[in-house]
Amino acid sequence: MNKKIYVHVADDHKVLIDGIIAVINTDNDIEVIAQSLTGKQVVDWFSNKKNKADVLILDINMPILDGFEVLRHLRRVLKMPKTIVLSSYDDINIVQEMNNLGCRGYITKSSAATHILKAIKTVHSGEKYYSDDIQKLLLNKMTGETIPEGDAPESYLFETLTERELEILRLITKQYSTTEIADMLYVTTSTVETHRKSLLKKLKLKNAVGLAMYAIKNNIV
Amino acid sequence: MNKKIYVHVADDHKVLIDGIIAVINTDNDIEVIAQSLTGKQVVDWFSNKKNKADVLILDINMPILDGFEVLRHLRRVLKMPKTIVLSSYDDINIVQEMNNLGCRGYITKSSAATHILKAIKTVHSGEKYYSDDIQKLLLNKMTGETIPEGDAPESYLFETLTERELEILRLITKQYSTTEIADMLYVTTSTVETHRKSLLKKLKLKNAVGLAMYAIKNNIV
DNA sequence: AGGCGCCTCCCTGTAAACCATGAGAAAAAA
DNA sequence: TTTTTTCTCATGGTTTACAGGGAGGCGCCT
Repeated sequence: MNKKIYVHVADDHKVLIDGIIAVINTDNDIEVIAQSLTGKQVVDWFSNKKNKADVLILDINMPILDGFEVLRHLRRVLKMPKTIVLSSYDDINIVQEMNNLGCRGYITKSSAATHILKAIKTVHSGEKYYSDDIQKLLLNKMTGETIPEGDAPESYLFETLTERELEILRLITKQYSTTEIADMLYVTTSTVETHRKSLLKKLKLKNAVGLAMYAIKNNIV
Repeated sequence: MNKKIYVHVADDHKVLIDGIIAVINTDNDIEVIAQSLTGKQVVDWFSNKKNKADVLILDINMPILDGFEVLRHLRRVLKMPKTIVLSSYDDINIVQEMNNLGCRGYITKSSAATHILKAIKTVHSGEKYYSDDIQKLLLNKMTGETIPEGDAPESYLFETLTERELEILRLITKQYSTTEIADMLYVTTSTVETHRKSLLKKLKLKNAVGLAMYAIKNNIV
């Protein structure tokens, strides 16, 4: 007798969540025990030790905290659930970034919904799962057929930014205030200010507007 | 004995389509008889006179032909199915545009999936259906109250900016402070602040960072 | 002549950004 | 294991941004 696989679904589109639940309900081995409409909800839910999920299905585009930041936080502070990223992007860089952040699977929204069931079971068993289109991307990357396209000759200063600084930079470009960012990342405003200051100093910029311009020009957002 | 309501679902995300089908399958009065991943598929399907659907559920963001163009084409050349727009935008202008193009309902992807069932039955009976958040938007439009937060800067607002506002917007993106801008333009800081305020208000942005992002995305800088 | 949009300027207040500095703890690198 | 980086937090102060009013002058249009 197998134990059920418990799943947490996070996406800012309720319609999609409901749809996924309906699909999952057709499978007796899996059960959705929680859902979130924002990244913050995800983090908060997992922060409560009473809550446990085997697998997290995570959208990238979410308000308050996006998928990247959710993973960073889960990984940093909490035990990571086995995570499947469900995204509309089929961008190799995003896939790799999410991979580095510890996700176990990646499927695009253009996949058939039944793939979700397979993905859940696969990552739950410990393996990784990537949908067909993503696998193609990975193959192309391997075989060297890389088309750099998107990435501009990034300014040299870019690399000197730490992960945390990048994270805060992204939130700044979303027009969040220091207080809001502090709340999201569960740190004090002092900390956020410190990071902001090093950003300004490192990049020799004058204010948050400069940070926003820099972020756009370097494809950070 | 009621006849079933036959539905055509169009969205570029297969996952979402599958989810909607799963939800619709819980209702015995409705059946999905076709689906499309692009706008062109929708038009092609309806072009074939053997194909008939009572209701079309239509996403706006689709490759090849988007939702707008689909409606324009269906209305011009073919008999219109009763159409429900399913979009992630909660923008009043888009709602009205779609309305003008003859759609009968509009629900956002943040609605619960069960609303789709209700929407289908409602528009099929001849009435119109709008999800709660859209109804709020319509109300606010009526009463003149501007919508708070939420929506991204839409490009059509661009033209409503005056020359002076554009000038100041450009200077803001160059990281100049209010005082500096005032000195450059030989006006007082109060004036610059006033312009800045109307920029924020007009574009529904939160702060100077938002202005910078807007400016870049709209090629003002 | 009156209405309208734009530009100008001011007030009051709160919130946030920015500046300088120091410093402990954890994580990564040597 | 030591060293260095990164992340964390704090104090205390100055400046600027943002919110929400009001208000006068000017040109344009009907």
